[in-house]
Amino acid sequence: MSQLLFRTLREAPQDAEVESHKLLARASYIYRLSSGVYNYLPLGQRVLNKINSIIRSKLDSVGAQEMFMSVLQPVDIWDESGRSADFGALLPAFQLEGRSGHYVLGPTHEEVATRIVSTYAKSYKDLPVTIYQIQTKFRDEARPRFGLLRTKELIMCDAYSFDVSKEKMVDSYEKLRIAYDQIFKELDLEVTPVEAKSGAIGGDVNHEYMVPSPIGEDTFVSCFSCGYSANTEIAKKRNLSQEEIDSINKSITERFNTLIPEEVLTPGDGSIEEVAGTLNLKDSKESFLKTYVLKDKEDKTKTVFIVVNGDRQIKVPNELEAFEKEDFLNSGLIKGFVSPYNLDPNFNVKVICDYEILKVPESGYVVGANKENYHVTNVVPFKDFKIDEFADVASVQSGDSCPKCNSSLTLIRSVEAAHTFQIGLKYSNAMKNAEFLDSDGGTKPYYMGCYGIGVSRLLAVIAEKHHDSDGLIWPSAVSPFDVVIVPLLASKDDRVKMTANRVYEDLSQICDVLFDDRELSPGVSLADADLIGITLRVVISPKTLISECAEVKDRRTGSIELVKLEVLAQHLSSLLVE
RNA sequence: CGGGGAGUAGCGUAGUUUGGUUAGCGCGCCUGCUUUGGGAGCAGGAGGUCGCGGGUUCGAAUCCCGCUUCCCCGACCA
Repeated sequence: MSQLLFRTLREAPQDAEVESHKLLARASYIYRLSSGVYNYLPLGQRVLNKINSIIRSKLDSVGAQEMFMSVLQPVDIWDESGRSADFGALLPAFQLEGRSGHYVLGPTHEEVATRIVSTYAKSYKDLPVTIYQIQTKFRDEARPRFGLLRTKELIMCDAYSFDVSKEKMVDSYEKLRIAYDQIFKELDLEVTPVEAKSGAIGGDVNHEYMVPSPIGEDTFVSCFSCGYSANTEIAKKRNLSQEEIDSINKSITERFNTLIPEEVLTPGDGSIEEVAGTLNLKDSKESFLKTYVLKDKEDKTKTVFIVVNGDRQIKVPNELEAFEKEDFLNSGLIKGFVSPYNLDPNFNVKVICDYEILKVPESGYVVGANKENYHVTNVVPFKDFKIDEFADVASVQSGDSCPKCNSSLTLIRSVEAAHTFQIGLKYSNAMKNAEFLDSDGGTKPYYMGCYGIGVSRLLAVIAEKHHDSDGLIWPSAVSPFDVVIVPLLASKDDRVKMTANRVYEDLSQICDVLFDDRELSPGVSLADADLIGITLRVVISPKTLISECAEVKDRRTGSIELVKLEVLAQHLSSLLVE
């Protein structure tokens, strides 16, 4: 330990905000070189190695083959797959000085993997094949966050499966799912696979592996009764049938027939925040209706309003895109004050409303007046404006109804630890030669799957889940060492010194041992051991030697017991397999 | 990219409003002695272009201008 490159800090560096970051920095696991760029010190590297070996053994066990792809990638292959545009600024291409080619630092490796497999697996007899690697990825994140949680450089394990058909692709996906479950189980992390957005990777079916945590950047909905779970970005709510809508229509029209809409002065930019402030309704944003103005991507003259409650986000349907400044000018709509109320009847627009707006508040809704600096209160759907269509266009909130079983949904904040995709043909169709000869002699494209685990992020997630006020508490599977030996008063007591040395030699035969040979005062040694968080701590001191014992502390439970030296090794082994 | 905050020794900080000795303190580090089961005591010591550049001034950590880095909120985020 006197030779280990580390130094514990009593105080966390000022730039560390979340607990995992503070502890990993205080205990010398990681070193920040610049924003979003971390270096792994010897202790951190040991944990990474443990995580990696778990991942390797589980992926190998389902037949995946490890390889190592290049960080440097020619931008051509990104043009070939058509993803240069999808990634945009996250993928900054550059030129090497004095050379002509353009390169990127790989943020992910679908293109490279496809290129390689399409070179070597040309026959259906070569399939299925799944390759993976553990490697550093580069992404120019606009805002790195929370220590290791969101970084510009990250270590990732990415796997790619290639199959002859959609069915086989699903089989491969299943296999990897099983491997993933085992990996997270061994890492002592409770993950929930949730339906998610496939984003720039592509494909249809995909799952994020979520670890619930208050520092998470994602939120997913979960139904405790049927198990439905999905990222809020794509989570569905229960849709109402036409009969239900009709009956609600009837009842609200009756219920609110005396309510008269009233124009109110709301100067400003028309944002919900501001208008709610003016009308003193800050705590009831749900009594506003927000109208988003969109146009059809194909036919840009088609205008669509999407209306949702003021406290919800909109889910933009794929075929639509937002109005821009000049669209507002051309249409005569006033940004910030648009609504379906009091529209020019000749104005051609399709009004799509979210189902949730049918839960009309007592005094109706506040909506834009289609007039600068004015809103309208007491507005009731159906009665006061026409609706062309209902759809699930608003974000989900806690308490909404489950789309599968109708019970109540719960929102859970979480960290995305892994993401798997059934990509299908996206890359094999786009890229040259990404095909094989089938048994019938025909040429077919590969059905692909893609699977990523954020390894460096896991370091933070595990630390976040496993710590107490004294420091880190590593699950034994990833602890940088299995055991730390802390001799107390060794400088004064030769017997302690000799015994500790002997115990160190003995234990080294059966597990990874860290030996605190620093001869510091007892408080420091003990506090450091707790902070670093090695699963088991063995203290040898004059006191314990009186009874020929060592003191064993299990950092996970906090339990402390005296164990006879002659059975120490055996005792520790049994604790480690737990 | 928009908004907010911050850069003083390895880490944490005082001093900046109101310019004025040699920039102070705690932790850590080095030497020596004493101590020793939960971050020891005494004595001595090393370590700073006060983020960078310019300006104002007899004099700048402190005032002014520009730049830069880092953190937080948001936008974005395979």
